[in-house]
Amino acid sequence: MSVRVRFAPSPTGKLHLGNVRTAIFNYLYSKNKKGTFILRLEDTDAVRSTDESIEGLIKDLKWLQIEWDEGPIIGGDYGPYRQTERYDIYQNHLKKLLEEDKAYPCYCSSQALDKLREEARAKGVNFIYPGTCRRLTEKERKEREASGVKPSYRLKVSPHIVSFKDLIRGDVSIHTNLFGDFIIVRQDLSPTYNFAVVIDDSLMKVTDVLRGEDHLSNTPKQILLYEAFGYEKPNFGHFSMILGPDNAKLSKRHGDVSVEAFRERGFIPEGLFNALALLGWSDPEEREILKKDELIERFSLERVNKSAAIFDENKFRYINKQHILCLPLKDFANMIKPYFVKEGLVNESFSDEEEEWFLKVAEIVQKRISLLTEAVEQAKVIFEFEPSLLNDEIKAVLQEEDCLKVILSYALKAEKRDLTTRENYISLVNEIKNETKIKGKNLYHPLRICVSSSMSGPDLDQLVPTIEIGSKLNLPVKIESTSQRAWRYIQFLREQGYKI
RNA sequence: GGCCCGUUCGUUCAGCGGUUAGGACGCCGGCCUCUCACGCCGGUAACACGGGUUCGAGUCCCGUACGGGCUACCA
Repeated sequence: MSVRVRFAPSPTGKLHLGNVRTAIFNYLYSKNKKGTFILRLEDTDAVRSTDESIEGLIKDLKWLQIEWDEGPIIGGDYGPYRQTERYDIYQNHLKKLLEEDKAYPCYCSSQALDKLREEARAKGVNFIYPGTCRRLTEKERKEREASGVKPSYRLKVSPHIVSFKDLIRGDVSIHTNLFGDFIIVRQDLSPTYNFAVVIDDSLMKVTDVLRGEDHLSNTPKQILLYEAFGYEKPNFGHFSMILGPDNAKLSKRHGDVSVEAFRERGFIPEGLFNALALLGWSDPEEREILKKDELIERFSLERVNKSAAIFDENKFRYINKQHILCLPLKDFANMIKPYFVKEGLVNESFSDEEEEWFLKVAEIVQKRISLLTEAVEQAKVIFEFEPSLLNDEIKAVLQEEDCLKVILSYALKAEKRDLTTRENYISLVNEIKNETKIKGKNLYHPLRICVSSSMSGPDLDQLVPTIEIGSKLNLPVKIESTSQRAWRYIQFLREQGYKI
């Protein structure tokens, strides 16, 4: 039989790393098995569910390229895929259980229940519903009904141990005394989580229920429900939690851990997807940088780890960097462009020349960043030049006797040259080298300083032509050519009392 | 409190009865180089503890400790 899995988030906020990792595992598992990946919205919590969350959720999944085969927007044969649109189905199921005497109405007020709960806690024992309404006679039931009390509905649960084989954790056994007769339908006739999940998973023919460990103790309740309905049980598998640095379940307390936040921080979909997949799963050959198709091909539940994992920022950045490196230059350029537009450094729409030039900028930046948001910072040297930024390192270079000679020579020669190609730049440097007999660090350090006012940055033979081409373009912020920069540097040095 | 699950370098993932306990990130050192970065080479560092089982245990069993999850008319 073909595998069918689902990702069933409740749209009560932003999609966060823990949830999306569950989505990724489900997705990888289903695609590996050539099965079906279903998206279902568990929006029965009327108070907390919002349309905004649904939109965000869909946007995030699409961004990560986790596409669903059945679900909202695209539909499918087992819809609807929003629980709030399935209430009649739940009502029918409740009716059936009532008729078969497997469930019963409970008229106890929540206040009374709260009191019992408190008492149980005071005595240090686990609270379970005492079954008051289970033993009501038909007459008593009628009386309560007549008095206008709206009941909730509970499942009849007998005391016994429920066991199941978890796909990830192996044999798990839990005693039903842990929860007793639990509520399946609320007073307002809305289904509770466990009730709706079982009905939906059955009707949607889900074969494997794969979710977070926080649902492990719900599983016996759900098994009881499958048995009550006479439905075939799916396989269950529970992934370990993702923890924050303090060892607690990853949450808002650890900063914004939403997918949206990671997107805004400059992660690319391939990188985040890969990093998340590696949190709790490992490749048989211990490869770490994997594309989506490779992950699909290599994924298996056998290699999913049982123990919780602490989210590690460093590793995520590293993996993201590797994927940035894999990006075709054109795609990468398109990804970083918005950041430059936002800073007012380039125009929103490019001329052909600008386009070609920006590709060079992108090339310089690509191997120097881990996050897209770092692109502008790394390219700053192309756009800005500030002679007055003297640090100790630069001052030390300026003390060298030959330094000023190199700078002056460059300024003189550069203003008459076309330095828009690497070849032209190199031949000019060679000229300086031959005429002044200065070479190595003594040559390159002054050159770097007078064109970039910095001691570090991209290779000069790449940087200088890019600056030169940029200086000839009609950009929002005019780029100063390297000869202008050199002259301005000389000017500055003279003001500082250097003899040049 | 009760129940369930987990525990290998700082972090992450290998290991599925016999290994010098391996890879990756981070960190440190070196090489490359005009600097930084990239890349390459090397180093650092772990089987929570105590009992068993076994010729032999990180690997199997039982305790203890620690961590996490659940304990709702939330999902």
